[in-house]
Amino acid sequence: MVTLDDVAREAGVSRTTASRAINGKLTVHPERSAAVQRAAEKLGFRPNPAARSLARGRHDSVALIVSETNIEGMTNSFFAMALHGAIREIAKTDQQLVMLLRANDESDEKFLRFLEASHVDGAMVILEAHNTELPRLLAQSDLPVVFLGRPTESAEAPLSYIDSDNVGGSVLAAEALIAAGRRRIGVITGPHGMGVSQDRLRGFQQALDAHGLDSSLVAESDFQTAGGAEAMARLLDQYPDLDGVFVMSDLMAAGAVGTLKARGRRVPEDISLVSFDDTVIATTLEPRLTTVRQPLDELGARMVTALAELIAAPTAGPIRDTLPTSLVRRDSV
Amino acid sequence: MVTLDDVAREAGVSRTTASRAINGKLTVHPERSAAVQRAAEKLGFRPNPAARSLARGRHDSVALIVSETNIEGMTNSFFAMALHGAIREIAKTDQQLVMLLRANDESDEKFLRFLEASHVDGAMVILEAHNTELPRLLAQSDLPVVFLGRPTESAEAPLSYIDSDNVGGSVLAAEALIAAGRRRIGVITGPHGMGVSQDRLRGFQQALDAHGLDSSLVAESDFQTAGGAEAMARLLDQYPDLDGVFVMSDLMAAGAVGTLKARGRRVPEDISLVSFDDTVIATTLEPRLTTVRQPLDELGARMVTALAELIAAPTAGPIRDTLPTSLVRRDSV
DNA sequence: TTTAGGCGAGGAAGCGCTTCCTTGAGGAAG
DNA sequence: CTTCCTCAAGGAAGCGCTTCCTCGCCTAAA
Repeated sequence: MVTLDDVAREAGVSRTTASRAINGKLTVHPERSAAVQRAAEKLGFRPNPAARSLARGRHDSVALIVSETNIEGMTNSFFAMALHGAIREIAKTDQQLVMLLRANDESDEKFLRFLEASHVDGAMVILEAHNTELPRLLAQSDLPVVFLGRPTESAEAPLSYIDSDNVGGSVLAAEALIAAGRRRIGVITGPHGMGVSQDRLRGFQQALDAHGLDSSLVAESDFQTAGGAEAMARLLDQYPDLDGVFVMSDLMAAGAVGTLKARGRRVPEDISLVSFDDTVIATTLEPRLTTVRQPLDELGARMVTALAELIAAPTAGPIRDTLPTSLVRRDSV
Repeated sequence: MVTLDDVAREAGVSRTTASRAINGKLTVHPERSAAVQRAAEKLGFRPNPAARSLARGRHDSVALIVSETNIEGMTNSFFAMALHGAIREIAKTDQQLVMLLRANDESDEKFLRFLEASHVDGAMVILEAHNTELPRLLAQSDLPVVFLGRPTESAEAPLSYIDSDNVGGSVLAAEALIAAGRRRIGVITGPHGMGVSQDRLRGFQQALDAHGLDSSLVAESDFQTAGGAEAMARLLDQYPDLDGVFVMSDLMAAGAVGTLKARGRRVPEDISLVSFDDTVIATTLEPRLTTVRQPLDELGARMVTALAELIAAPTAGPIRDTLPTSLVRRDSV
């Protein structure tokens, strides 16, 4: 293990100077600085993060909080893709990304304590279904936190989040349906309590209203396949003349398509369908789904940079960013 | 920030004693130990991991290496599920899991240096397609490393890995096909170079041979949907009398089912299909896939414990564990 | 009663780094 | 020529913890 002292000795300077040179401080003579760099390179020196953290009182590491219920859901690839973006972004910095589990049976205070004990500079949460109590919980902490996905408004605290443009994406979806000549368009939503559901419904209704269409054909569901199948059946029962449907997740769309087929409705001949997410399922299903793509990778990356900003300027107020979604046209419209 | 000194003062003992009590050392009087525990609890004391790491010369953190090419593949949910198991297991210890990116354009030496600079006690790699050079690379390091998935044998170094029972699972798959009365059974493999492909092919052929069936109807593919579709076509062209097929991933199965339908072969009436993985796709496809389930969650967890063992006893030789797979019966046989 | 031994507890050093504070040298101003 | 200031560099303290070493006490053996 090569330490800063070794480097200093090799370069013929004091440890102080070596430290300054390594950290790019400007109070060191260029020539010596170069010598230190050379020595460090030669010896393969890498600062010990623990020592650094201890001395600086900072940690240079951020947490990604994984809720136990959460990841058990089937939206895993959603999670993985966002994670990928985050990892890629964090690799550009000299920070570390540590994964933290929020166990189901853990009390709020205990988790908060645990989080603070983890000695990270900030935390990130990828919001998925069932994850709704976490924002409220983390708002109590004074640790900088960024969410991926808009938490449902709790006026209590100004939370920071990065989200995809769910409203815009839903407008896109609705307009694709309308452009295909559909006039009786229903929607299968996620839980009304979730921010995503609300935003997507808003966009959908906005677009339909703008075209003078009835935007009240809605069925609430749970983002899962079985739920989608069931909601589709409800919708069909209630509005037999349905000729288009916007489904708020690929997973639910898989269920919906099943119901549609079972009822003898052809997609897209008899009824058009647009879903949301653009996961693998969209391409393995038959027909392949026209779906709204979320820039998961970029969302993950932006989450990291936003957190960095938050850490740098904790008082600067919440960061709220929305990244554009896009429509991927396949065969279901 | 409450430190050990605070706790010591509160408990009326020296810092040394407090440290011993906290760490459960036995050379401290039970009564005092209790006092320390109480003080720590009262003050909400949490040892600073950086200080601890510095003093102990250990790091109490392990890395999960994510290869850039790797996670871009579509097997994301595979990754996420294993990750989940790992996180859950690591949460039981006082270690931290840090995510490390192996960038595509990064040279081997540079990555190795980076890895060592990360000051982790060990590393884990979830092996997926395209990931074949990483084992070779990490074998050069003297850092304890555990793979999820058997790396292709390179006699150079004795690598540790955890794997699911690919051979056994494939036997299960083949036998299900045979039990359904199929006699002309083909197989769509992953790249022959990969350990998984080899193991699964072995199990498959073993089972067929045992029943005196022709086990030479094999088509190599790439674990992806498009590849599966194409391989299925090849197989059908070559062996028109095919009545069963074992496909080594759900993703490829999606493609294969598409080809089968396009050629007017009904599943499972005309041809039975068993795949591997049991991902979401298996349930969203039509028909729902009979598939071999891997205990991804447990694999991830076991990977963590194996690494811990390796760190504790670096000289004890490689750890190689195989966890049982099971057949999930659905509608494609 | 003396001595050896064990045990619980504390002092102090030290892990590798950053940074405050001090010092010395050189140049500008008086 | 002296004084003041600036700048580069080093000494040393200290981040919070562990652990080696030492010390005092009590019990057991002689």
